[in-house]
Amino acid sequence: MKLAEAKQQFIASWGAFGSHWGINRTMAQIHALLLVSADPLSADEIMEQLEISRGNANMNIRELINWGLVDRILMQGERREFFTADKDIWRVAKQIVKERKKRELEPMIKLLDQLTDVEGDKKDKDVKAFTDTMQNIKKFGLQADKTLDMMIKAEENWFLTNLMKLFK
Amino acid sequence: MKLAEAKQQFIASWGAFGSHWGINRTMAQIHALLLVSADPLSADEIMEQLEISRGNANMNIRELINWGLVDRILMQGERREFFTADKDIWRVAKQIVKERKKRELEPMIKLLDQLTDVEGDKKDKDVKAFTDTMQNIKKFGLQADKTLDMMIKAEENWFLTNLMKLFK
DNA sequence: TCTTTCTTTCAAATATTTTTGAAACTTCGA
DNA sequence: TCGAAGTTTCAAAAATATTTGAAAGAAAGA
Repeated sequence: MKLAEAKQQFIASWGAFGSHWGINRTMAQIHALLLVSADPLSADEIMEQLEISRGNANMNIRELINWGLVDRILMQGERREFFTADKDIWRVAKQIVKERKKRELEPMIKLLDQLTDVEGDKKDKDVKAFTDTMQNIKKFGLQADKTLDMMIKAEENWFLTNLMKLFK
Repeated sequence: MKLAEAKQQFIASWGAFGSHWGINRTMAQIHALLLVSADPLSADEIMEQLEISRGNANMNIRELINWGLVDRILMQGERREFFTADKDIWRVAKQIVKERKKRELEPMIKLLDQLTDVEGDKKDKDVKAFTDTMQNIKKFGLQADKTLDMMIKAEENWFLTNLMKLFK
């Protein structure tokens, strides 16, 4: 397979993949493009390669920077900004976990806290079904939260090597 | 807080939460409703409580059944079908991981396999950037695949207890 | 077989999300 | 301060995804 074709296919697939994960297609495609580019790219190069508008490129690049997945690079002698993505997938995964934990898991746990005690007879089966489920989810959420924290802190090899040993 | 109000809030939040995870809002809301209902519900009860159409209810219930998150129940003396959700969140999480692994991670790994060798000079920096990234992602994907397999097989306490010990 | 009750389907309508592109804004050197 | 080069914004348009509801289909009892 030719390089250009392989790149195209990777970008398209990464885009589709991302869209199942709450990340929009263009954002995932820009990320994919930067992942497979040897050098940093300018906004114009990104626009051209993905055939997207300036506004769209700008918006999604900014969002990728917010997520900590892309960095702005200033090249000497260049007025324009260039962009680059961290190529280390383990760091990328940790970064995504960190952000989603903050944006989704933590608010959910906070909500469950508020919902765990409802008025009414604790023996009523409807009250019981509700509070049981809330406690169950909260317990699970707290465990997940801790586990992810540790994953974020862990070093790549140390984490994986030990996890593998544990499960062999 | 009153039970009805708490239920409403949980359903709304679970729906919003789900939509960040590639699950549509209604599907997540039906799941939430079944999670907090003491008894199985009929399609009509679901339609009424969530104020959605018959077609919408039917489609999303079917999808939840496909995902293995909801079961069809036949009640004696009742012509209609009833539906119930597994209340054990650990099992729910395992089920979701299992499905998404099959639907998303495995096809991605298969694709990366095809993309790892491209024609051209291995020393060319563009070729190198591409193949390095592909190998990196594939390696990560395979490790994630194994880890998730083990999680799926693991028993709740055993898994978490050991993971906690490992990280202390 | 016929009727009733319940379930499924799917084309059209609605709602939501994403994208465009032109105008406003910013930065920087002359 | 001005103008050129680049960046950001955002309302309107386009693309996608979801929902509706009516019609068709299935199952079961009379």
